[in-house]
Amino acid sequence: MADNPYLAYLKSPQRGVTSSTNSDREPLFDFLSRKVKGRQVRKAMDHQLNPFTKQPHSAQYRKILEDRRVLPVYAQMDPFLKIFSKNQIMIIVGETGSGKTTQIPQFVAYSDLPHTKGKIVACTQPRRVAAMSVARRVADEMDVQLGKHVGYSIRFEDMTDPGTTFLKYMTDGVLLREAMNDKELSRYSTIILDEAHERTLATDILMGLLKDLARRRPDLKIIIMSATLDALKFQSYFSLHQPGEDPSPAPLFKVPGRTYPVEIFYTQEPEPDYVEAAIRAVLMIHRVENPGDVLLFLTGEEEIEDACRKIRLEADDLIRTNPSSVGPLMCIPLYSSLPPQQQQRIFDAAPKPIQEGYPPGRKVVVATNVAETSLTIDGIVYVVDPGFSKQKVYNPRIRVESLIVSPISKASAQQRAGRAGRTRPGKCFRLYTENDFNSGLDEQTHPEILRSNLANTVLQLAKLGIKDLVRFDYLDAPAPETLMRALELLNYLAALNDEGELTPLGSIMAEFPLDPQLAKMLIVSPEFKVSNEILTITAMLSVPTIWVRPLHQRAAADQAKTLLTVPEGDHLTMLNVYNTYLQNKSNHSWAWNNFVSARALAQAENVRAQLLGMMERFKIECISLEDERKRNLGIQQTLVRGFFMQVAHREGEAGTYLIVKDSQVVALHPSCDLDFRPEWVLFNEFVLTKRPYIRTVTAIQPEWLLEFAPAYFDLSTFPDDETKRALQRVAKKHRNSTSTRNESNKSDMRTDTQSTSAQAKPKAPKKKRNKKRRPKKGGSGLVYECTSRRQRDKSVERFSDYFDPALGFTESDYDRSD
DNA sequence: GAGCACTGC
Repeated sequence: MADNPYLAYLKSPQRGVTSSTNSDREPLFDFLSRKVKGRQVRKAMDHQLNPFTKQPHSAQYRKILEDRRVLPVYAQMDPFLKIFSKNQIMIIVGETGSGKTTQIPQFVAYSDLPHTKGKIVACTQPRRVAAMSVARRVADEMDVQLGKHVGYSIRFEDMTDPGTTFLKYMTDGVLLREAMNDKELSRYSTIILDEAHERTLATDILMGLLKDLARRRPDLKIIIMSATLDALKFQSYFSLHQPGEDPSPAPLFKVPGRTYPVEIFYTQEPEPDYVEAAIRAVLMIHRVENPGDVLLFLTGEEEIEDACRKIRLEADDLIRTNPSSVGPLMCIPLYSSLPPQQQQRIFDAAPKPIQEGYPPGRKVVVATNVAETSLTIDGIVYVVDPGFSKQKVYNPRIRVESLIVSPISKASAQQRAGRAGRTRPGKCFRLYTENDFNSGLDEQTHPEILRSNLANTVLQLAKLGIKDLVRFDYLDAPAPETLMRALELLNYLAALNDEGELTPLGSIMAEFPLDPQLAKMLIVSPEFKVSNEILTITAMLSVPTIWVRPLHQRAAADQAKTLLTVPEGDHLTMLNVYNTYLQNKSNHSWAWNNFVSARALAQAENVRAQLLGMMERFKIECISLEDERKRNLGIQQTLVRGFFMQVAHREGEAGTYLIVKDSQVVALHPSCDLDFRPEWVLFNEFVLTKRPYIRTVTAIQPEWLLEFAPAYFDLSTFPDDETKRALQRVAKKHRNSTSTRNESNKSDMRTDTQSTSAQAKPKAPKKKRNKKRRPKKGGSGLVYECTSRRQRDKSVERFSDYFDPALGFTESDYDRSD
């Protein structure tokens, strides 16, 4: 640090003494960290030299600076710097177009002078594209090379230069991951959480961490930036506690937006069929409104494709019956599972008139919620908002996340309407009554933390050193059962011990960017010598579906899939698809010819490489078994090690299944390729659509359940049904043959366990284990599961303080049916 | 015999 010219300068006795020669050479001449005034910043911005590179400013810099000067936030530089100087935490509210995302971090950099302290100013974004594109823009604005002084960091891509980068845009998830290994976030001088109103899981957890960290690190400044006016909530959450005084809310800084007015129209009566009403609204706009493109919000792919078809038909009809009254209409679907090339079509220009002098054409984009936050379409003048979207909900009782079409919030409706006023004044047609808007809609969309399975989050919190997960200072606390379910799962996976503390295994699991079940499975996979294969399967399960099934080629697609299918189950089929893809990599049409998504496979390759790097870091061997039969068996057994809580048993001959321990009746999803119906199956996913289905399914042997997860498969905790009786029969047989089988197993599959799980091996359990469990052979992953009933029940009692009787949550939900 | 709103590590 001694050779840092800025630091030397700040320490020099002449500091602050004005001298024209000094300030000519040094744009930040009289700057005092965090006491900088707007006048000083503006002068530095106008300086001939770039203060960060010492190079003369380019012509492009000056041109961009002119654009920046008209941003609403630019005019507020002085008050912003004043509040920033005086406070550790502040809240900023700025509507779209205020320029807060690009300008505030730069203002902070000029005041904080992170480069003089070897620190970084961080600005988080919920989405990767935003982090990348904003960083690129800001690098241009500051006249520096992207990845040098200004950079970004997202999964798979760290575009920063350690030691040089002092302004870093990043996804909220990346910052959360950094916090796991540096709890003080010591490299940052200021952390800005942008788009906080979106309330992503990562942002919510970060807010809790930062609130706590602010007390321990008085030198850390925190800025929460939000678009909507729920700022009051942030203000009181981050209120300041001075000793002996009442808490005062964190200071609020408001920036006006820069959008055009949007006129709102409501229906007189509620619409019984919103899709039909939406189509009518679009055609009405097309017939009677001035030129300008239309954006219609619907909920999903099927609905969108259907609506597009109908709109096109009707529009063709209109132009055929009266060609001079309306122009041609172009209808474009938009949802995220569309290939990027087709998504690009939303930027196409509206069609030209069919002949000169005839009405101009119009573009209609029919989109999901992607168009609400992620993608901005220029030129939209009319928005049609039926008021619904698909939202994730989590039901902890049945441990299932599902997508439900639900009414949107007021904030969401306002966001949608705003999309009509980006380039000129617009109109928004809401297909619900004004009364419904005022009294029927929630103010804000429920934050993600209230709608998600929190297994992953709880593991991360444990890794972050949060001792009491239930009393963590959440902005919105999740339902107690949701936390219970997460704790329960992590305990069964041996990531948390019975005291709810992180085990060494859990500590490694938390490092992997995977669901806990997948992380567990991957970490123990060398014990079965199939880690190479499990790695591939894990990567394949982490990307969107690889199967492509075009509407008009369904039979061909299904036939192609049959050729890739492995009879034992979908997991092995995925492995086969990946390997076949690698073998045919030189053939660029292979994916297309075989109806699989090249994009998803490339993503899987990427994920696989990242996970392989992490396995190396934790010295988890990547190995295969030669013999195909043994290999497949090993894979199936390893799957059980992670997913023993997701097992179903066939009921009679009808072909339906019962989820073990839950007694939930399910059917195999039609996409499953098990042509025989195995008695016992393990599934990756439970989906609740028209009926309950299990998806991505593999046949297993019931003995494995008793062997690998004895705590979970303690039959005395099971409901009295056919599944229990079947397991009892298996257990009896199992006991009779245990001694001989164990011997052969040891020599067959488990020879190298010591080396692979040396780091993951937890301390030996304190209490005596039940007899039926495997003997305490060193290194066996089984020790992770060796939790006696008594121990588990004790832990449940600890958690039971947080049950809410009003929710009808009973003891039997927690398998305490003694 | 059916579907994947949207992000993120």
